[in-house]
Amino acid sequence: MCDQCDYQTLLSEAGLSPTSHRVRVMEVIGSNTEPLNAQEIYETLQRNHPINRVTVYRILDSLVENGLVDRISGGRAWFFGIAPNANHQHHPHFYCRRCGRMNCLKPRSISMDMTTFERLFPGQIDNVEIRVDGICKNCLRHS
Amino acid sequence: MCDQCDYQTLLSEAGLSPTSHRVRVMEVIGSNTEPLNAQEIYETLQRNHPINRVTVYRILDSLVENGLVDRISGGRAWFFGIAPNANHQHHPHFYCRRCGRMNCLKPRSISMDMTTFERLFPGQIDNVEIRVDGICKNCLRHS
DNA sequence: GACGGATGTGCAACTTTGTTGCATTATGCA
DNA sequence: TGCATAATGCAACAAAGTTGCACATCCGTC
Repeated sequence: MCDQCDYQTLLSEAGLSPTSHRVRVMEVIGSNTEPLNAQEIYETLQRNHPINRVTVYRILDSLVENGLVDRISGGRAWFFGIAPNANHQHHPHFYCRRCGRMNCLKPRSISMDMTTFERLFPGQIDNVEIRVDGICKNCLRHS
Repeated sequence: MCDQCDYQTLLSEAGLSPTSHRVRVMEVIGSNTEPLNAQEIYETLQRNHPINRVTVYRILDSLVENGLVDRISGGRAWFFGIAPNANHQHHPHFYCRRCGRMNCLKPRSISMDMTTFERLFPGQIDNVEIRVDGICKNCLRHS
């Protein structure tokens, strides 16, 4: 997904020391065109460099906490994708309830106006998630 | 939330026999102003009429499957609310990551245009969920 | 009313997903 | 070097949901 992102720098700028585990987690997430869940990230890392499952969860937590990674809901598990930054615009997602895969939609595919809401809402707004649920074209074909 | 809905009729129309358990689950969900998670629904029912936890999950599944109830993501557990029907418009939700409560927002509080997307998207669209995450005004005050 | 299949419910055991506590290792810095 | 802090590993735990199977209840037919 991203050749322009320098994960070491991104980590440092966010105040996280760029350990090899953290950089690799960022790379796995960043080199995928679609968000992955914790299990997929863990297994991908595991193939080349042993890492503990708990460490993956903890790294993901800190990446989300520090705004480097987005935690996206879908199915029973969270998905993780690179958070909006200079190279990545915020965008909606499509979740296929058949194959359980999460797809990124184009940043402006669904237009939305939040200005009034933001002006009137009394709480603190951290994030807005638009998720389309349904059946992807692949699964449609095979049914 | 709903005094106009006749749950027995709704169930029958959806092809589900209106057993007392099913009606009660609908009542609990329908009489709340905010979506509840499975645990809350279970505990509420349990107070007056013994019911098994698994039965609650199975009833919720069939209600969602048959379009009577909406399954809304937030935190680690699903939330359940009355699905859009004659008396209930589809609406976005706000999830407070501090207290873990899900709030319903007004149906038109966030305006959105999906027409182009719907025309061009190759998969099947079942539902669109807009969820705002953040900290609710109550939790803001106590922090 | 008796039978038999289909549907609904209960119970125990299990799975998946994520978390906690604590020990061990690595890192940065005086 | 030595020490404090941060990062990682490991085992055990917890929450949320699922499965398999037994039992119960309903509904139509005889």
